[in-house]
Amino acid sequence: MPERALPYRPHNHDACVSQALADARDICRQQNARLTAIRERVLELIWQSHKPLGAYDILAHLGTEGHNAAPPTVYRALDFLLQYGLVHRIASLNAFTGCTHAGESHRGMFLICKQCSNVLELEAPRVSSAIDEAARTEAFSPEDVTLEVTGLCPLCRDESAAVKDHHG
Amino acid sequence: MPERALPYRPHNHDACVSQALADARDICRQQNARLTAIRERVLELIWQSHKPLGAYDILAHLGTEGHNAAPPTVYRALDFLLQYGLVHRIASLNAFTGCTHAGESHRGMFLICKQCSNVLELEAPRVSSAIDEAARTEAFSPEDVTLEVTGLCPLCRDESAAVKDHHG
DNA sequence: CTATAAATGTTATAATGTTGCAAACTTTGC
DNA sequence: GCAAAGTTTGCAACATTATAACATTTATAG
Repeated sequence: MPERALPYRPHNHDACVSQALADARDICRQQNARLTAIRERVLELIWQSHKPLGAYDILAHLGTEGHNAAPPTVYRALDFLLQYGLVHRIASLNAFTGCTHAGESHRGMFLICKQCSNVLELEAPRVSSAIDEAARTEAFSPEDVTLEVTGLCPLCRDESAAVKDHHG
Repeated sequence: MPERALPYRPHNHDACVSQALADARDICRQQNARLTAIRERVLELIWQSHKPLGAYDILAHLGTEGHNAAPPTVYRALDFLLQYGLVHRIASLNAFTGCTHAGESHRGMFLICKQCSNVLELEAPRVSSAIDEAARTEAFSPEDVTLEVTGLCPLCRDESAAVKDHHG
C-alpha cells in the first residue's frame, strides 16, 4: 500500500485525483455499479482538493462547464458515491470529501482544519474500539459513527503561533 | 451526584425536566447570563423528551402556544443555550437535545437510536483520550469533537429480535 | 429489436438557517 | 429617578441545503 499524502503537505495532487478515479473505476467494476460520466465528474470535482465541497459548489462547477445541472443531479450522484464508499459526507459542514480509504472496510475519523478547511481522514482502530466498548457498556448496538474533529492543522497552528510571536 | 436516568428506560421524566431547568438557572446565575422567558421555554421544550428536536419543531410548538415566533427567535435562543452548554446540536440530525452534563466540563458522545430516536449522551474519557492521541499523532490541535453513533438502543434491539424470532 | 430497468432532466417545493434593521427591554452610571 | 448604552426580541426578507414527483433518455437483457 502506497504512503498516503497528507492534505496539508505539498504533494502531487494530480496523483491523488487519478489514483482516486482509478480506484473508483475498479470498485465499481467489481460491484457491477455504473460509474457514469456525471458520477465520475462529480467525484473528480470533489477530489480537486482536500477541502470538502458543498453540493451547490459542485453544482456551480458543473454549471461553468456548460452542463446544465439541477440539484437532484448532484444529490443523486452523491448518493451513489456515498453508497459505494467513494466519498464521505461531513455532517458538521454539510459537505462532501473524497474517501481516502475507498474499498477498505473502515470507519472514518476526520480532522478538519478550521483555518484552511483541509480535511484529513484517518483510520483509528483504538478510537473505534473505544467507541464500540462505550456503546456496548450501554447495551447499545452501534451501526454508523460520525466522528469529526475541528481544530488546527500543523501548518495553520504554526502560522498562528508565528503571528502571535510577531505581535507579542 | 444523582444516578442519571437512561432515556430509553421508564423514568420520571418530569424530574429530568425540572432538574435541567434548575441547573440551567444556576449556571446562568453564576455566569451572569440572562435565561429569559423565551430561552427557558425553548430549553423546556427541548427537554420534553430525549428525542432531539429540530429548530422548526420548536418553532411549531411555540406557535401553538400563541407565541408568534419567527425562525431567528428560535435560533437565537438555541445559540444562547449552546453557548452556555445547556443543549447540544446533533449534526447528523440537524436537531437539538438537552445536555445531561450541563455545567460539567465534558465532551459529549451521543448514542442515537434509529428506531425510537432517543438519544443518550455519554462521557467516555477513554474515547476522548484515544481521539486526542490520534489527532496528536497527526500533529493536529483538536478543539471541537462531533461524535454521534447511530444504532439500536437495547429496547429496540430486543424488540426487533423478538419480531425476527416470531417470523423465523 | 423490444421490454425492462436504470439513470438523468426538469420543475417545483420542502427543510434548515441567516441577515439586517427597528422596537422593546435591562442594566449602568449619574 | 433618569438618560445613555447595551442587550434582547420582533419582523421581513432571504440564503442555503435537500427532496418529491414525474417525464424523458439511456443502457441492459432476453
